[in-house]
Amino acid sequence: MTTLGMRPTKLIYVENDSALRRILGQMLGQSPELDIVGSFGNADEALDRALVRKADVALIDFALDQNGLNGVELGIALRNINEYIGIVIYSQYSVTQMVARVPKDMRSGWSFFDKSADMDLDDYLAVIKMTSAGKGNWEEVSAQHGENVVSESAIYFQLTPRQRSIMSLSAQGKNPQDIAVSLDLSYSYVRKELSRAYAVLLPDADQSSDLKTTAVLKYMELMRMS
Amino acid sequence: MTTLGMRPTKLIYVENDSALRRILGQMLGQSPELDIVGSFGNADEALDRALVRKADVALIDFALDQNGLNGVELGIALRNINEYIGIVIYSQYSVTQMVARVPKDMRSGWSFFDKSADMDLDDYLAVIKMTSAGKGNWEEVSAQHGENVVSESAIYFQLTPRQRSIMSLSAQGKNPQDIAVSLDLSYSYVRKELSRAYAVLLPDADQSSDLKTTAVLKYMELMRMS
DNA sequence: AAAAAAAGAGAACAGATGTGACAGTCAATA
DNA sequence: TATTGACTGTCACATCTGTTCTCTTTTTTT
Repeated sequence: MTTLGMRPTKLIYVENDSALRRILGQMLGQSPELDIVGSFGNADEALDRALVRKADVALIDFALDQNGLNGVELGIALRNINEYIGIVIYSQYSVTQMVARVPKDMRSGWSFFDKSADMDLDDYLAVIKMTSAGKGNWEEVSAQHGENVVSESAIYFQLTPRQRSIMSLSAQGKNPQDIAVSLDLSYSYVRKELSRAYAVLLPDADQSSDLKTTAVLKYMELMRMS
Repeated sequence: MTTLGMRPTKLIYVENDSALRRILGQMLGQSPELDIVGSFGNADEALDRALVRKADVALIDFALDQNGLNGVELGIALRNINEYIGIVIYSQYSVTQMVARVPKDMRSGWSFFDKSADMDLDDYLAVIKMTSAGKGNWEEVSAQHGENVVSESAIYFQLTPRQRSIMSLSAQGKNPQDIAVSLDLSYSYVRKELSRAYAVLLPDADQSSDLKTTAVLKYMELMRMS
């Protein structure tokens, strides 16, 4: 039941799990309404300016490479290249927390949903089509946010991007001096950001715990690194 | 082909992975030559003095509960209860390193083998029977030890039991003060032992790394905690 | 354009950490 | 028997951390 006379929606797909990328990519590609113009495993590859400018919508996994951009950050970067591109983010994390990370002037044409939610292929297609037409589900998701208990995974989104890169290096066993050099920041600033990150990761730490180790373990748990 | 007139060998089996314990336990139990008189998930349960005194041999997984005895330590404890009991240790770790941990006056009647080695049920039975008869494979395993490159997992055995308990608590995010209280040691001694453990775990750490975090990560890797 | 909010730097301070020097204990060994 | 070697333990010192305060510079919002 193809819609004659309508050109297919041009989709860029970014997912770092290669198995899922192949399977879901294949399924989406079968739809005559979609034309997958790019399929990538990380943010850097996806930032192909020419390609991004002619795409209608991007479907992005939130959890991309540890040390690169996350899905929301990539979405923002894509928007800066093509201000009309629709952005669909899906994730294992609770999605309600991500919404706040999108700049206010950029929020239309964004959609979010949980990987775990039981969506079938038609639902994927519907969300993609709607978003490419500029109709995101931002308002709905944001509305759910209201009275929600702040979930564990929300902690991740309370960390600023800076804090995340600093924690990431810290979780690799680098000391603050080295982190400062790596990120071209001052030593004192790194220590202060670490301190703030600890406060976010461990809102109710007791005195008997070693802040640094506990925070690194918590961060790794959030990252599912281990 | 049962051997009439010979009583079955009385086996105590200690394995903390309950799935493996059930399966292997079942298979071993089918042999008429074996009588499984006890099957336990941790060291504490296995230390039943009456039972240990009437057993002929114990089959023990090296990696038991994090905070309790390991397999070799449990074997030693069993021997102190019953000086004739045979001890068979199996492990995912390279087994050659464990041998040195058995006190010299206690080394006959000990056998060691890798879980990964492709042994079939008859091999298990043979090792168990030999060991219960006082003939361990200690000498053979020890001989392999000679020119061996010291493997990664060997690092674990270079840590003293004290250092292991201290590192275990440290890897749970406890600070030195708290560890000192938990183990009833002085604060300064705990810090000294941490320092010595770092030297073992990270023989060639550079200055740009955070010793504590790196050591904890290494220890967790050795423990397969994650 | 003004106001408000982040991002970043620096200094300072109490407390925690890592390590070298040194000494005691205890079992194995020559 | 004396000696070695592996653990266990203490102390002192230099360095590192976690925080708080203050100030400057960008960004964002109004």
